[in-house]
Order: sequence, then structure tokens, then C-alpha cells
Amino acid sequence: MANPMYRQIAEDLREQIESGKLRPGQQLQTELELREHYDASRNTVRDAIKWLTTRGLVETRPGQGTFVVQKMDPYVTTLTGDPRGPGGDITVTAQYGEAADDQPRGIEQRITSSTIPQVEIQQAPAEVAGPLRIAEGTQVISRHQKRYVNDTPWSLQTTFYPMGFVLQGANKLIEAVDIQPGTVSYLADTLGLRQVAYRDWITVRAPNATETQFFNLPQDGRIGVFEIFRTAFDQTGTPMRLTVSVYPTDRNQFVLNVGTMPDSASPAG
Amino acid sequence: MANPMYRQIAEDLREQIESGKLRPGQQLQTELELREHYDASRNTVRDAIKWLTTRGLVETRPGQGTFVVQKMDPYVTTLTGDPRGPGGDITVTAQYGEAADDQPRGIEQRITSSTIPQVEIQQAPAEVAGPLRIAEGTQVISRHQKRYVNDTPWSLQTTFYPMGFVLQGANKLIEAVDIQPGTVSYLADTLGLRQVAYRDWITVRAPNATETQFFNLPQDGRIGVFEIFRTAFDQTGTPMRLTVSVYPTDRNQFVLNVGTMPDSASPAG
DNA sequence: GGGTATTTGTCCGTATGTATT
DNA sequence: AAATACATACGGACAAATACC
Repeated sequence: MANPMYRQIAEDLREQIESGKLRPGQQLQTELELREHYDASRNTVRDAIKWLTTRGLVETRPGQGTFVVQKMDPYVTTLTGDPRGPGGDITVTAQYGEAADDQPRGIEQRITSSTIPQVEIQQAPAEVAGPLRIAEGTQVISRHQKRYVNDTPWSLQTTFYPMGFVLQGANKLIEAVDIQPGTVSYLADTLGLRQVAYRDWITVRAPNATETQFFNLPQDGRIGVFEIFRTAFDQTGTPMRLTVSVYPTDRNQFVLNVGTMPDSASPAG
Repeated sequence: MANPMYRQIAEDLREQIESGKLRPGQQLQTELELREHYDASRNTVRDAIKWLTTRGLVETRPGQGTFVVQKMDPYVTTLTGDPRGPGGDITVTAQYGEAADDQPRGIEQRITSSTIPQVEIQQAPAEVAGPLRIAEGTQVISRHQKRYVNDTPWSLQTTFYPMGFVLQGANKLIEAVDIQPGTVSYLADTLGLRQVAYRDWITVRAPNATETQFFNLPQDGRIGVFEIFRTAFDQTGTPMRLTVSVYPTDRNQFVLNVGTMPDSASPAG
């Protein structure tokens, strides 16, 4: 057996997909048809389809069939910005197309929105205590939001603040309302904390059940999520917040700029 | 059927793994043993194991058994640096542990090395032509390297330069040798091109066959790879190179700093 | 709403191949 | 060479989701 049969079937279908013979969104033959076509058992055909599914080339819909996946237009987020600005706010633009899209789609109109923050008092786990440089188990304020672009789920975001901020007068932090014009300027006004820098830590991991549901990711967990830890520092060099943002890897990209970029240098080149 | 049996088996094993009852590296019961334990068929047990495999919790070795995966210590790469420096060179440090590691491992000694560049003249595909702002199909120089940390595969890197650089006198670009002390200063010396800024574009995608082999990734493609496009700009704002680096997502993390970081702010906290 | 046909999902048993010890 | 363990492949049965009449 040079190559297992299910692999040969999978490669054959893969070629048809990548050559464009099978177009995005198009339905494949049913398992029974493929079974006849390749003279294999249904389970072997299913193994081939599973192989393609793991690679993100096709998706199966119970009761309907198997379809070539439609690649979404990715959301592009710029991570570098004014360190004194609201670190959570980031721009979303379109990228230049990877392939055969005739119409130049340019910058698409996109509107971001967030849910009302869900506020909790928690004991800081290691991942939170470490960046904030506090002892594990210390109480922290956690403000959690779901974020949408054009009403479709975009990211899950949780920001952690030291509990002391509230005791020192930043009462709004424990209220389940949006803080306008932003927590960065709110903390500057109430506590005199100026955000002068931040550090982003970018990782990829498998999604948990909550994330799988919110982002409508495939059940089998083959699509990972970016997990970005943003630690912001005040003028004394002390961490003042930790924002953890989660984005699916299949439809998000990130850009960072270092140095003085020329004016014309837009991602869309 | 509230939950399919294979899911129940998988969840049970998952709990044992995450609770630490099954330790990293430890061998699970064989399929036949699990078959007896859960009173299911071997195929159903295999479905459960496949579910765990897709999530990166276990790995199977033919002829040996099924094992709880060992999480590698991640490589952490800082993306922000001096925009005038050699953009390809980045530091690698250890992170603070996610969980119960008693010994503070601090900064581990790591040595990076690269293969001799593999040099080619290519016609720029869209992904290269776009960032370099040249027409698709224009000739470019491609310099490809494999990079290692402590002799283990770390990243695959390809840098593209406009063909004109050679015609203007930067002959070394088409030689299959390392350019010392770096191409950035070489281009500054020969062509007067000063790198004043760069932009990184971070994406995640499925690995191709070459990458799967080089990084020794699982065949089923469930582990993605970071693909980072670094476009560097000269003093006139013209793109002078595009470096594409590929890293497996399961053992690489990235850090970026914005603003003036306090001295003590190291990733290891 | 109900019923039926279609399609994928789950589960079983069995046989044989391949890799490792 | 033999034993063990996972990989591939087959065939069959029923369940669940969807679409359509």
C-alpha cells in the first residue's frame, strides 16, 4: 500500500478543489456517489472527507451534504498604535485578495460593537497574576465583553484590573456599564495613571467550548484561536491592566508597524 | 443519545488528562483495553481517540500506543525592535510557566542557526508582488533558509528582493552565501538603502507538505503555522524586501512592545 | 404540521496491513 | 520470528438533521 486509498481519494478531491474544478460553496457528490465513483466503501470515503475537513478544505452539513469551504474575508487588526490611546480599540480593514477576485473590493464598511461588560471579582490565576506582577490569588476586577463586526462574532475580550483601583476611587470599574470615553482616560482622570506603553503577547491555542459556540467554529476543534495578552503600563512602569482577547485564526490577521511608515504604505498596497 | 458515546469516552479521558491523573508523556490504555473498559467497540474508542488527537491532547504511535502529549517549552520571539536593525534577527527567550512547574526555569540557553541560503530567481506571485508594490510576474530574488534553535527546526524563512538591486550592484544577493554582517547593512553600503521601518503581517494557516515534514508536525494538519510577512521600507518609503517566516503555532509565541517600556518589564515578569 | 426521501453521523463486527518492540 | 498495537478497509444497521412535498 504505497498510499492508503482514503488518501488517494482525498488528494483527488483536493486537486479538484485547488484547481477550481470544484468551486467554493459547491456541493460535492454524496458519500454514496463517491463510494461508487471510487469503488470504495462508504467508511473509506468518509475517511477521505474527514482528511479534507481537518485541512479546512470542505465542510459537512448533516442532512445536506459536503461542501467546498468559502474563505471569509479576513478581519485585519493593527496591534501597534498610540501607546497612550485606548489599547482595546483597533481598526479593521480589508486585505488585498489572495487570489482570483476580479472586483477590487477596497476598504469594506465595517461596524464594530460590543456587549455591556460582564463584571466579576476574581482571584487572579497565574496567567493574570504574572503579567500584572501581583501574587497569584490576589483579587482582581474582570470586565468581559463580546465584540462583533457587522453583528457577526469577532472576538471575546476580558480586561483585568488590580482590585486596588476601586478602593482608590475608580468605582466605575466594578459597574457593568461602558466607561466613556474609555477606561484609559477614566483611569488617568481618577487615579492619575497614564498608560505610556503596552506589551502584546500573541499565542495560538485550541478553542474551548464557549469560544467554539460563540464563534461558530467546527466542533472538532481544528481551527485554533489567537489569544493575545495585552499588558499596559503606567508612567511608573507598573502594569495597570491586562486585556486578553481571543480571535479565531481562520478569519483574523494582525498587522504591526515598527518605525516611521511612509504615508502611502497601507496594507492594501 | 444526549451525547455520542465516543464523545463521552473522549470527555472522560480528557478530564483525566487535564486533572493530571494522566500525566504528559504517559501511555493510555490500549484500544482493546479501553474497548473493554467502556464497553464499546474498538472503532468507537478510536473515534474518541481521534477527537482527542484533533485537540492536541494525545498522540498515537503505531506499534507503541497512545500517549498524552508533552507540551514543549514555547519559543518566544519579539517582533518589535530597532527598525534600522536586521529585521530577520529576533531574540528567543523562555516564558513564565503556564502552570505547576516548581522550578523557575528562567532564561534557557538557546542557540539559533541557519542553513546556507537557497537562492532562486522567481516571478513574483501576488502575495509577494503586492507588498513589494511591483507588478505580478516581475522577477524577484528569493533567498530561502531553514532556521534551527538548538538544532531543532524552528522556522522556514524566505526573503524576496527586487531584481533591480542586483543590477544596481548588490551582487551578493544572488550568491548562495550568508551575507555578513547582514543584508540590511549590505544594502545600505552598496545601494544606500536605509531600512527605516517595517510592517509585520501575521496570519495562521494549515501547513503544507514541506512544512509538515520539516517541523515534524502531525500528518493530519491540525496544527497550524504562523506565516509572518515582514515588509521593510527604505528612507523613501519604498518597500525594499519582503521576508516571509513560517513557525508552527504549537511551540511559538510572539511579543511586541509599543511605547517606552519600563526597564524591569521582561516577559518573564 | 406531518410525512417522506435524502444525506450525514454514530456504532458495530470483522479482517488484514504495517510499525514497533 | 513472534507478539503487540495502531492503521486501513469492508459491510451493515440505525439515528439525526435537513429539505421538500
